[in-house]
Amino acid sequence: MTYWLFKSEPSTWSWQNQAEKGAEGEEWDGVRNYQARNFMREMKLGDLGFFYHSQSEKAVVGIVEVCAEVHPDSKADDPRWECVDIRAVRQFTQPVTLDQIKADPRLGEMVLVKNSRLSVQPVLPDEWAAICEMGQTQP
DNA sequence: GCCAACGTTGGC
DNA sequence: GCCAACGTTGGC
Repeated sequence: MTYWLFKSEPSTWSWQNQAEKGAEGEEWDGVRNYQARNFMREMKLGDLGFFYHSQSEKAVVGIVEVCAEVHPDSKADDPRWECVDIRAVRQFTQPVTLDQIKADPRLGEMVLVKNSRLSVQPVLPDEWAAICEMGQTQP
């Protein structure tokens, strides 16, 4: 099992939107970056990920699960862009903010901190556990 | 709203 | 294959 982080601007696609899709989930479309796409190619059914709100909120707000492995992005004209489907699993009791993450020495090496622009990224098991704990959410 | 960081594109 | 120009993202 690998852990991931999916970043979204809440004004474009929020946790609320994601949760409304229910168990069926939704395509994580719109990624136009090779690094991010390559991570999606590595994802397996059942992998878990954090759902992060960028921009004004800047916080991890929930946990999602990969419910379809990589396939062409239906919204792209160019066949090189692919994506997975994800579904909402549970919302954090307490969102974990970027400030909190930056302040925690265990999380200083997170891609979220080191490369803030990458929209799909891997999360280490220790980082996963720490953030779940901070969010008072079961891993 | 600005700007730094980064990725992509295209001319040479 | 290099690099300048440009576009985009996201934190502040």
